Amino acid sequence: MNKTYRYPPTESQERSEVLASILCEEIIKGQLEPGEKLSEATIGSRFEISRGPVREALRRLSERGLVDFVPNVGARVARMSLTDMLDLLEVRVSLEVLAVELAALKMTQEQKVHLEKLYQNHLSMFSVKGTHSYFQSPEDLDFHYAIAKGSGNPVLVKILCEDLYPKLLVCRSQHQNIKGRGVKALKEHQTILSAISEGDAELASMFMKRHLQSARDSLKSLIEPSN
Amino acid sequence: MNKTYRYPPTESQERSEVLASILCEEIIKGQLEPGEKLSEATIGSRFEISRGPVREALRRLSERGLVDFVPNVGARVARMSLTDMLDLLEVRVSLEVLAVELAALKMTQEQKVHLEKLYQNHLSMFSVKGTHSYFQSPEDLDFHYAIAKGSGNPVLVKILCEDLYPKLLVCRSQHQNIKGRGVKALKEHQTILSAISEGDAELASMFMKRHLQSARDSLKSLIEPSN
DNA sequence: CTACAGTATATTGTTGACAATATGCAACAG
DNA sequence: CTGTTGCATATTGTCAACAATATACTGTAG
Repeated sequence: MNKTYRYPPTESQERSEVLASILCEEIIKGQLEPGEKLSEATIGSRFEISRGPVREALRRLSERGLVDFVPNVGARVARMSLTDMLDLLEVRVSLEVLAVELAALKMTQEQKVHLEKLYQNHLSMFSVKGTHSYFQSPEDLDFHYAIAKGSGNPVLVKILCEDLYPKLLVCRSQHQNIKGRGVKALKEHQTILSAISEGDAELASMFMKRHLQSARDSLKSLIEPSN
Repeated sequence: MNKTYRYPPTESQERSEVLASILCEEIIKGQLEPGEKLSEATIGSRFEISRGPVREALRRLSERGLVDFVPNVGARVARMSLTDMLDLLEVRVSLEVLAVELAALKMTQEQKVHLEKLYQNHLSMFSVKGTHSYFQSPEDLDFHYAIAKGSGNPVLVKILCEDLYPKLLVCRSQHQNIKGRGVKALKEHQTILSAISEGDAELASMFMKRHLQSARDSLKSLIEPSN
């Protein structure tokens, strides 16, 4: 039988992959304007690269919903409305409730320690930088990211981490007027954390549901002020 | 101001798009073997098309999880294990429970009528073709498809219809030994349907959860026979 | 002045050739 | 006979030119 050997695990890093993640970051950071045209030629010359890989990168971002793509017309940075954000959060609640249930049951000790460390970091960051600076920043998601991975369900991880979270970050950067909920959210993280570490799936899911639902509700009340 | 006119709404159908859906169908139908190599050149010559569009199609399928892609090596038809299927179904339960809740609240009269018709069709098909032939076929998903769309949440629709369902169909075609649950499942559809038409979100979600969870459980007991 | 038509320009879609990488085969050392 | 080494082959990654489509502009009719 023919053994095929592959010394470095093929860390291939093709150009289109690299480019896609660069563009993704720029979109999330808001360095690329919401409706901005993403011309293949322009991007290509900017990165001194041919149009082929650029095309692939754009198509990939399109599949992930970070870019609006129209055939024969081209790609533009996706424009996210507050309604889009609400829809996103609605799905997120369901999935993260599932994630935290599974995490409470299946997380390894290592993972739990990691989560605890994350929380401690956030706590200290918070006390240093003040109320609002942290919870509108991408780092807030680290906590939820760790829980998603702790679920041990690859399908769930993929949807949350590769699909929903990036889009959510784009939403946040496009609507910076929306403030995080500061101390309250951090305390909620604490309750979730302790429920997980005690392996109480039911309680953890309940806390998570409240945590995310209240975030969504506050956004909703902002969009429909009175009723 | 410059009016730009676009008579046919740009039904562009680029080759890569067409090819992707053809390959998708062939994978779902099992005409392409699970681990089979998908060579760009081979596919290209088969459809009398250049490698460029073929690449794009394969990348798209890779993003959707129907194809395993390794840089510098190429694409193969995704090989789905029963564990993959369990993970898939676990996420599906959460999302469809959400979908049916929303559907019960927000479906239009038209949509409800459509769903009713679907159910009637399934009923008659069922009485003609016998117990098992229907519920392992793709048509079973039509019912769930309609509910997903009835949720009115585009994010949810995309994940269910473009991500989860195709993969689920691939799983089914790769494990044809797994039988549907026949009459029982059809009756469950009926209970869900009536809960929706009465706008009872709570009841609908409960029935949906039982419906899908029992499907998953029967698969699970098949994978771990005794405990 | 406005609305439309036709043309010019720019951008995307596709192709075939070339470069880089991985796979398969054969010869060789132990 | 086993395992390794090097070369030949095949496949993927990238590029630059060409074709098809959409956008922008200009001129003309009303």
